[in-house]
Amino acid sequence: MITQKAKYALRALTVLADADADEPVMISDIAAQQKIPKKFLEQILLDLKHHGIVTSRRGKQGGYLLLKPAHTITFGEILRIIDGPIAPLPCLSITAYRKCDDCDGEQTCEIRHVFAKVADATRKVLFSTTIADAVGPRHGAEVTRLLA
Amino acid sequence: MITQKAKYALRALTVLADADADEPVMISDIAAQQKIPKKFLEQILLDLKHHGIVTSRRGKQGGYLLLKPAHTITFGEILRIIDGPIAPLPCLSITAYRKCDDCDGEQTCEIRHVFAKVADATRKVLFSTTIADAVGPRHGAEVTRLLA
DNA sequence: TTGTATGTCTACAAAAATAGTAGAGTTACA
DNA sequence: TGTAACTCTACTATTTTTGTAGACATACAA
Repeated sequence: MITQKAKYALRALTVLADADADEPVMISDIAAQQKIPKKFLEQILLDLKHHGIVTSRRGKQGGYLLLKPAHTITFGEILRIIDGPIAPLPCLSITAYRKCDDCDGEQTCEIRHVFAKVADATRKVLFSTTIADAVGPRHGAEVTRLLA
Repeated sequence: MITQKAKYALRALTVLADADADEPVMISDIAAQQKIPKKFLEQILLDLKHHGIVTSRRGKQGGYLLLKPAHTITFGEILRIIDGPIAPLPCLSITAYRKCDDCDGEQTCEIRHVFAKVADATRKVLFSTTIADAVGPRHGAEVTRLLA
């Protein structure tokens, strides 16, 4: 299961993707529109900002904006920032590898083999799907692909 | 990430699959062989017993045995028992479906679409791989396939 | 230049999940 | 009848999740 926080992050990004590229969207608006606790969303967006996904303007007329086009932001990227490793085992993580202390010999660990397949399959989906794909039929890569 | 408990369960089952089909294996032996805390393993095996995966004999010469052939026990089946739903969202779970209270309209929820693909991909792997596949090159379905 | 609307940052806290431990009980065999 | 095994329930420490609280910084506008 992904966390509630990750779901909030993805939904918030779709709101930003849906807005005009130069029009900041206020935290309160995103929170209201997606039914996300406002103070919680603040933290999430700040985190995304620190990771270079979004940017913000302060003061009146302030708010958040995407820092790069929606079709270049993948689900996998966001999940890694918010929830941590995609891999089902620490010893299979690309970004946070850690040796399993109980299994000796990664080449021969059959459980690892199986979950390596799982990790590959989920990565394939998560890193080939973008926020643009999630924003509906009127923007982004999905449409591009359909028209191609 | 799968839990430590699930990893213990899978490892314990491979030990049983490796043993003679009529020779009970003691909890202590499994625990020692796989470096699993004994009292924790007791709970895990009991849980698997209650779910019809293994059976046991009490008293001297007692221990645990598989209740069905190793090549009929899938990884997915075990993960469901120990860790709960495979699906990354409650609204995608087959065994524990629960409506997302924030998303209105499952047909139109694009986040759901994406994670439905993830769920399908992981299920495909987890329910096509069995304990026999994990027990090494000398038993079960893997060998059968290689020889075919 | 001051008020107010916005984002920023850190700390705290309640609830749930995880990873065990403890110990009394039950059963089967010798 | 003793003892070696499994059975069951309860408890606990730690970590993660899901927030809340509040002081602070900044930008615009009157």
